[in-house]
Amino acid sequence: MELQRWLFKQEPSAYSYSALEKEGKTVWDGVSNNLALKHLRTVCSGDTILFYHTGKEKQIVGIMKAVRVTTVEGGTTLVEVAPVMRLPKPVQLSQIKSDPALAQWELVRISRLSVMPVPPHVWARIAELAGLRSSDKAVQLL
DNA sequence: GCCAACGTTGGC
DNA sequence: GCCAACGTTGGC
Repeated sequence: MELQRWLFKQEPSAYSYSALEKEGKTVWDGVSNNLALKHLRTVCSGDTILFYHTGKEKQIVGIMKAVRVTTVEGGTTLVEVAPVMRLPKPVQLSQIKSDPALAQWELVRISRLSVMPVPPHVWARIAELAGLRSSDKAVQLL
């Protein structure tokens, strides 16, 4: 299956990108919303994931990768993620909201959704705003 | 601290 | 099955 891109939200005081860097990897749990769970179950090993900090920060801070996806008894999907890189320039929610190319994205439309897909045109724009270079490993997935 | 936009619960 | 009351999330 073709690799996809996602955005996961987390309150950094609960679990931040720094915490993930320290730990090296983690299982992304605590998702209870139905639509978010539906998205989470669609994540495949190897997919690219943007890490968004909610609360005071309201910005995308880094890129992760799904390193292992397992389905346990009862149908629960466990998505294990590892850090790839911090964004050279974090992308603020305010930037995203004011960008016509991004205004229809779930991040803007459905503020409570914590797991959402990142369509290719959104990824391209975010990569641009984040100052990612085409030589960056994460961008080569384009 | 408030509130909008949801989701959940339980009585009917 | 409907809906009022309540809880939660996350931006403002």
